[in-house]
Amino acid sequence: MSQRQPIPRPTVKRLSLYLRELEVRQEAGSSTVSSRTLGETLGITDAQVRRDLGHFGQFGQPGIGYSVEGLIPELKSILKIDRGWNAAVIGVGNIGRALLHYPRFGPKGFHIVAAFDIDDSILGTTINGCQVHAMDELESCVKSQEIRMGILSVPLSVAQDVADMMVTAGIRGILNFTPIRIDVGGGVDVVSVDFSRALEQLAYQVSAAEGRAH
Amino acid sequence: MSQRQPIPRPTVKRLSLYLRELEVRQEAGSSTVSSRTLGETLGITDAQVRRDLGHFGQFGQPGIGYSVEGLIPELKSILKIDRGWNAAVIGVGNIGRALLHYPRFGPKGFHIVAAFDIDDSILGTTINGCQVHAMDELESCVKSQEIRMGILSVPLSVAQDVADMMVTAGIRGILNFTPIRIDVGGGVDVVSVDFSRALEQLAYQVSAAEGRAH
DNA sequence: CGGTGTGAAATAATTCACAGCT
DNA sequence: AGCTGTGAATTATTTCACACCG
Repeated sequence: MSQRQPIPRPTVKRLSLYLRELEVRQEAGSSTVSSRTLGETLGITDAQVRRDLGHFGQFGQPGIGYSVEGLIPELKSILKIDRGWNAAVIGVGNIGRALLHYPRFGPKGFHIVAAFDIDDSILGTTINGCQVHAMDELESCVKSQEIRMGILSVPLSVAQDVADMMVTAGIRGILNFTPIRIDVGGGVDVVSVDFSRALEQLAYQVSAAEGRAH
Repeated sequence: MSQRQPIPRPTVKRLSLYLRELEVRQEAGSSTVSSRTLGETLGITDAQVRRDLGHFGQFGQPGIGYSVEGLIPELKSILKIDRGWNAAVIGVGNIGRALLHYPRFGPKGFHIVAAFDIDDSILGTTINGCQVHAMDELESCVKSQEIRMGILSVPLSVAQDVADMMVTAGIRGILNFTPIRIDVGGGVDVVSVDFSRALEQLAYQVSAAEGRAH
């Protein structure tokens, strides 16, 4: 059930890549896939694919490959998305609103069940079927709606304060859209998405590529 | 000027972290910072900070640390964000619109100068000072406005086709908000931001943390 | 002192390569 | 033949630890 060895961080990141590609192939009617073909579409070597999966068990058949039908639930189970996760959006600005409409959370088992903001003019309204609450309802909503994840999309200036409230309210994981490192106590996890950093990486890569091409 | 050795990918990712933190400290009035204090706020060891910077030159003063004033332009130069970059948003849906309003691109030197979509009802309108063009104007706009980066925020089903158009139009880097791997020829770079993958990472981490806590 | 820069050592992650299964 | 699973080798990245500087 549980893995014997520590799992390399990069492996976990690739697992969701594999899952998505498997779902595409299932849609397309494939019943099996080899580490080679799976890796090829993803830009990953076959050995890497086998090693990644090998950390969690033996899912393949020599001579055949992996069963698409069979591997999908295994990966969902490994990533712990074989059951649903309730989430809340905290901060209903441009990004928060876009995330409330994002169509790919639901099919993955992520359900945004509540939104929070301090702006009186939107309190009580409903966005894409999701009610906007005042911040002081956070803790009670987290409890009553079994919210375990919070999506932090507030202005930078209040990010840490709001994160503290989320931790106090009992949220277990924070998806941070703010460009600062959020400080949380042990037992709470943070994953960050930073648009400016992504563009900075791109600027570096583009310049490097141009340099390489004389 | 240019580095002697290949730069580790993780190093480049941390560089933008350092830059942001330095800007915070500059704002706060610090004139110098040590690798230890810089790393501490970022969750990075002091040796790592020194090694990362050491790839590009010698910027510190023994006994003192690094000059905040001095290191900021060095990092901007390394990341190639010491001059501006013009970018376009392709796909003005919920995410595209949020990015058009994102306030942190401008101060970093990223200027969104045009938007593109196929929806007649928004063509010709202006969003946050940025005009929405038809797709067939992409190539001419890229040339006339010197657009080097494209932000891809279209529906999944047309992502690869639109990416092809971007490459043809002469765009050099793509920031991909689509959940698939975009195939581009050599000379064009892609950096991806995938919200569902980020939530999947978070689900895994939260579950692992809960497991660890019995 | 306090702090950098950097060889050398340690650790982490990837790739090789092949035995063994279908 | 085609393909997995995995030790062993390789390569990449991080950390140690210390000479040297202000």
